[in-house]
Amino acid sequence: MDVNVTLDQLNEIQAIFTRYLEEKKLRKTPERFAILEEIYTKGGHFDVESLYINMKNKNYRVSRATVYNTLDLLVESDLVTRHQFGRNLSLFERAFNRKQHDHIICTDCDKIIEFCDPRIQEIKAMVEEMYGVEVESHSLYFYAKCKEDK
Amino acid sequence: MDVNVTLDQLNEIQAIFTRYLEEKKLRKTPERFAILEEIYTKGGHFDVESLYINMKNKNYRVSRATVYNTLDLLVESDLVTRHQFGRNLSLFERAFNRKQHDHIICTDCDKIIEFCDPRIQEIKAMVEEMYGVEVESHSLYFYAKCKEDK
DNA sequence: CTCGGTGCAAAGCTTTTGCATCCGC
DNA sequence: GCGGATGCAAAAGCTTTGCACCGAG
Repeated sequence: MDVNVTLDQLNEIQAIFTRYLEEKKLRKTPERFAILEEIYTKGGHFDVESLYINMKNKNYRVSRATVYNTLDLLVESDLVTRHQFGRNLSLFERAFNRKQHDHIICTDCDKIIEFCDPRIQEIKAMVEEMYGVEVESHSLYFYAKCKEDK
Repeated sequence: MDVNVTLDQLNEIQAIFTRYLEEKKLRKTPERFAILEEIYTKGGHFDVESLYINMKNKNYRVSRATVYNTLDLLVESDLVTRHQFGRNLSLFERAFNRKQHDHIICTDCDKIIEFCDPRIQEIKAMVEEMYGVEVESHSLYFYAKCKEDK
């Protein structure tokens, strides 16, 4: 699930981002691609600060502003997903080649479990029909205690 | 749904809060009950700042710190629900006597629609069984465009 | 009388913004 | 070379904390 991407996949992902930037007439700066690569060469959920620190530790010259800006672009281009797990903290995760899933968050240890359930799509369809809206995305979190917490 | 509470209901709610405070050996201060009453005499979703401003406008002497502190207690005692609709902003709503519901948020006009669907309980049950966890709460939001937006 | 709760202001944290500089195109 | 993008630092916005005072028990 958090398996590292292959070189081929990384190329594909970079191509998608390149296409997105060209469509939007945005510049293909080295920072943008460095951030994309940093995200895709390590898995899991991460916040802006740790991504920023990671890149700083590799002596990469980036600013927080650029990290925030680039994350917005990556979310826009569907390469990264943004989550609002807690108050005042956005967490992100890779979105390419990942099937739709939702999250269980342990309220004791903050561990995150991913799960899938087709019924969420049924609920979405019901909502669209019943309220005449067009659903763009959803977020579903279960806050739980994971008993086998060790 | 956002109908005002009756006096009887308000009494009942205050009694619940009183019981909660006594159980936890907390003091029954006038500020805490004033905040509770303010919340229950007006409906809908609200943020901390507007609640604070409302009370200030009524010449009630409260501080933001007390509002935050009291909201924590009210959430703890299940009289108020906290939502994380957007980044960096908690919204709250009354929880007493309201049946479980989730939310559709219009990404154009920020309008909030409430809906119920029993399938969310089925998903919850599945999650508990499949992952051996004990779900305490959940949050489900659909981000959508409400076409009949006028 | 005690000490938990309050108001106020300062501090904290994440995120955004302003501005001079840099560099993709 | 132009104008978008960047780095840096300052500012903004929500929330928490520190501290002296107040008042519930």
